[in-house]
Amino acid sequence: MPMEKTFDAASAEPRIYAAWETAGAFRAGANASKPETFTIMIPPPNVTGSLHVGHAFNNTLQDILTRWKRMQGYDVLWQPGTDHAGIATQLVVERKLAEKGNDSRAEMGREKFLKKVWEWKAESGGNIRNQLKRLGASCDWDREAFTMDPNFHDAVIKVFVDMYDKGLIYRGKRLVNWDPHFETAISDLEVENVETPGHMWHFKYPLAGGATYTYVEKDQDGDVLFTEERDYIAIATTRPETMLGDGAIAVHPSDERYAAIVGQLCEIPVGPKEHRRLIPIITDDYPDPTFGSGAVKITGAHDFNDYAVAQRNKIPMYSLLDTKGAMRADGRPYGEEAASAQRIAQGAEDFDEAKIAAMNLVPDAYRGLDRFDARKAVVADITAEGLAVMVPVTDPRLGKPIKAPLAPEEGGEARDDTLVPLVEPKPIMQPFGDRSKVVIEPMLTDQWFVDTAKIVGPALDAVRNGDVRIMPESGEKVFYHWLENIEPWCISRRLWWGHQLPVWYGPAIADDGEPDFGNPKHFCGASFAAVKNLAEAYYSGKFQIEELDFEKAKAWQAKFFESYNRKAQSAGKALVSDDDIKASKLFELEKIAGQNTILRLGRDPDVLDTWFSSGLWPIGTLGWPNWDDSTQKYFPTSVLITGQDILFFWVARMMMMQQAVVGENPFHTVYLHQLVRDEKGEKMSKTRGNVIDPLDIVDEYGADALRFTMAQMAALGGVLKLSEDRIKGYRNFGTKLWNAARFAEMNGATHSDGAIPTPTATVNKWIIGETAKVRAEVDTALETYRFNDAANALYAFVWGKVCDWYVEFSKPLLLDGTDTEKHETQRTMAWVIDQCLILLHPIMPFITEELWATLGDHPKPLIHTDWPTYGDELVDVAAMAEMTWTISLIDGIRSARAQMNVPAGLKIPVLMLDADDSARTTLASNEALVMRLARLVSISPAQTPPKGSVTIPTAGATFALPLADIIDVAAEKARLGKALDKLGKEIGGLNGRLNNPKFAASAPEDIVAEARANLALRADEAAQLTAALERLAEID
RNA sequence: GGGUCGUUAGCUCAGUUGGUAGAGCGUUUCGUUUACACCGAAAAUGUCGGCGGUUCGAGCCCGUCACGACCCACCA
Repeated sequence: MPMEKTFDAASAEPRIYAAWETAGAFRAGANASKPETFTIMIPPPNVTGSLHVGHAFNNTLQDILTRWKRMQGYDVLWQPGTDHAGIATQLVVERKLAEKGNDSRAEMGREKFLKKVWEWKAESGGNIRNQLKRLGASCDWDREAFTMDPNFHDAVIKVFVDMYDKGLIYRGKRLVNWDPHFETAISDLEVENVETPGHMWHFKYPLAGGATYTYVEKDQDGDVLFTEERDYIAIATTRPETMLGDGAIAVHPSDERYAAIVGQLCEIPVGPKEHRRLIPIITDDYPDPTFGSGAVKITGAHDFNDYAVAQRNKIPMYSLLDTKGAMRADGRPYGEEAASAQRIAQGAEDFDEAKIAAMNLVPDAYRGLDRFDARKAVVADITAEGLAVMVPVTDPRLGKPIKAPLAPEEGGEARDDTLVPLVEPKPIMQPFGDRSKVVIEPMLTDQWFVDTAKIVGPALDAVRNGDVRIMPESGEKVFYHWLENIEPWCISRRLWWGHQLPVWYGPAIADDGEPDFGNPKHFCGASFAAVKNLAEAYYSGKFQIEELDFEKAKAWQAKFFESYNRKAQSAGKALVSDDDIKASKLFELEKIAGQNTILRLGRDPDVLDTWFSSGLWPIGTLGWPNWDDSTQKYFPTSVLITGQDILFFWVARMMMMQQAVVGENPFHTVYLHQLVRDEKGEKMSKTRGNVIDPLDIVDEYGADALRFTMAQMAALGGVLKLSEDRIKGYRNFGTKLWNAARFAEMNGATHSDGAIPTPTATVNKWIIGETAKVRAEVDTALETYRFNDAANALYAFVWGKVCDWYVEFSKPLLLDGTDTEKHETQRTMAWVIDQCLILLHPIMPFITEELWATLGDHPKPLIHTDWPTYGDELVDVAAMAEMTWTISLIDGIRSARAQMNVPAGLKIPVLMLDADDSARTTLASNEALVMRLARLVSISPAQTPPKGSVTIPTAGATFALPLADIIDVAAEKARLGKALDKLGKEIGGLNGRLNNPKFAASAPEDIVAEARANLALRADEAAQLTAALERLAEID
């Protein structure tokens, strides 16, 4: 049965993939013939996600390398798996619960909610795997990993504990983006900044003790605008309600206006007068003297910039809001709190961060107010007290005047200098929760951190000294820039889905092993040595700390608190009661409390940042810390292929973490690619509606077409614009290959035994040499991650060499040749087509595997066929030169025919003039090819061409088409003239260079020789054309 | 504002140590010659963003300007 005219990807691809899987073709070590390993870790997609073009691109590149190395006989592992993706997955499940009208997460409780998430994971977790299979990804699915697999979890916990023990992880306060609607911290990525109309108020902070200074305002030229005595410093703010938490006023050190009062105290003009706090005026580089009044209130707990200033200058940070975004209502009465704060600020009381954080400096009148209501109240109160900055109603900063002056006829005083409070209308970039749509609040909370400064060194060194190479190189600069300025890494997330922190809170344990509630502290899992002395049995094992034995715990806590309460009583301290337990919100052991027992010990409810666990992806998937030779041999991995966007999130952290844990770099090369865009270069997004679903492409054009397109676009550093026309073009390329194979099959050119043929015919020698050249090109390209070079080289070879020329050249030999010619051509063609399949397989695995099976009884499937190593030894220089000449002759005749409008169907004679020996013998051995492809009836030698012929110059001979009846002499003259012009320019340039003595003196010899040779060729050609022109002139 | 990258044919992009510019698509003309119309043959198109410098020679190196993209920080 003859082959179909096209490859039916839709039906063949699933069949072929299934056959590979059944044969275990993707397993680690499959087809390995040498001990060297080659490992790629898949960047784990979100477990509940689905495949988008970025994945398709990323995984195509990985699969190309994987298949290539596997064919080369390396011990290959492509490790697949998925990431639990804390935030994304939790949000998806919450949304689904809401849609179905289920209880909310809070109503459901942690345990039940997590069960739901696991159910969702079971339901949708396989999607992306199946989608990757449609692409042809040859991952070792038997080893598929998940970042919350039990063994992976153990590894994550162990790393946390070890790093805590080494002092690399600590707990501290930090400002986070807080969503008052969901009452949770959210990541920067979940914050949308939207420009919103807002206001900026200007208020006076009176100087302490009625102090005054001379305020001088100058213009840009330094000329004095005005001078006045002031007993206050003016500040501008968009958030008046946070004034209650101010810790200082900052001015720029160079700001002369305030130089006199730096170091003095001023009063926050809000709240009951008898308890107003005094705060210092300090200098910092942050304030911009040209903006607002030049003085900035520093509210460390409620603004990210202020936070940095407060940290630098040791300014206390007072939290004013509760988790819902309302003014705090807890704590002692305002008067006591304010007094205590004042004592701390003046050094009369210890600077105790915990105490400061607990302090509630919201005046009683504002407590419980929503933040926006509180803002109105604060503004009204300050204004009423006369502490707003007043300006004439015509002040340009006011935008529209707030109060229009009454006109005289209206009975008012039409005075332009009517004073009103200065409230500038001002657009502000306001952060909103992308899901809740409420204004995000910076909140000071307890978080866990990795002290990145301590572990960043080896990662930086690895790139600096070349142990890890980042491609493209620009990635290295970005890498340095970030790592050299690295911030502590906040690794705790107020989520439930993820690796819960292995941290319990409880009383401190004194040296004598007795509890000390005076200074409660947290315990990290493995640091429980002290705790363990008190209750050996409390934890069943170092890494199974989640599995609390409640019976033993109960026994322990009874003893523990008996001891504590005894001590507390004698010290006159309060005893621990059941109420204490409930108030502490330490839920882990509340069930025990419910049994009327007490244990003041609870687990931190937060989970680890997803990147903390995915940062351990390389060792975690390979079974660390319990890995053995069968897995450890794949570490360090070979190359990481990932998107540029997660260089910091993931790549850098993997490097730091692997170094911190096992002291090695996780890979030696990082290949960063761009995001895939649509054909206009815009980011694909659902709202834009320009999303291309890779599976739709696979359905329509086949996976191979998509893969080839991806490879072809994968130039280092470029932007990737995906267009359907392009994909279609490469689908056509597959069809072209298919039909070349079909031709071979129809002509008995199949069943190559793999041995390199040793033919006698020039065309056959030539194509073998071309094959050897492209093999080398492909290898070089893949070795240097130039996927586009590999794809383009193969495209040019298969279409431009094999199909356009070799198949055509083979026809006379196959159809009219001698038996010997026919057989050697069949053998050669069978071999060449096989080589095409082998070399194309990494990029187009399906169609090549299908053809491989169609064209012979190969001992192994293509996926496991040996990658060739032949090279220049197969290049026959003489055959190359001969075919190059022949092709240029055919091109010349075809071109002349077309330009002279010779009908394509008309076969014409050709005359050969002035031929040298080389041209004559070359023509003789390829005459049949030329006649067929140039559509000639004859090629005969001649002394002089007949009048009115078309001239074709070649090296070593001039050819002429005697077409006196057909050709247009003027057109031929024009054609020759144009060619001569072009040659003239080239010759001029070459002469210019060669005649320049400095060129000969400084250019390398081969360049000079090449220029000389070129000049000779061009001159010869020009001479032929000139002669032809002269002959044409005779006609007139 | 800080950083990174880009500007090459109508479009999308290659162009690896400086040696005198290419591909695909599109366009135009011709064509069904027994692998393929998802095809074949032929053709046209570039002061390589501007200016200056280094060099015998610059798309490539240096400086500068313009425009654009992206990342980070965003103005109390």
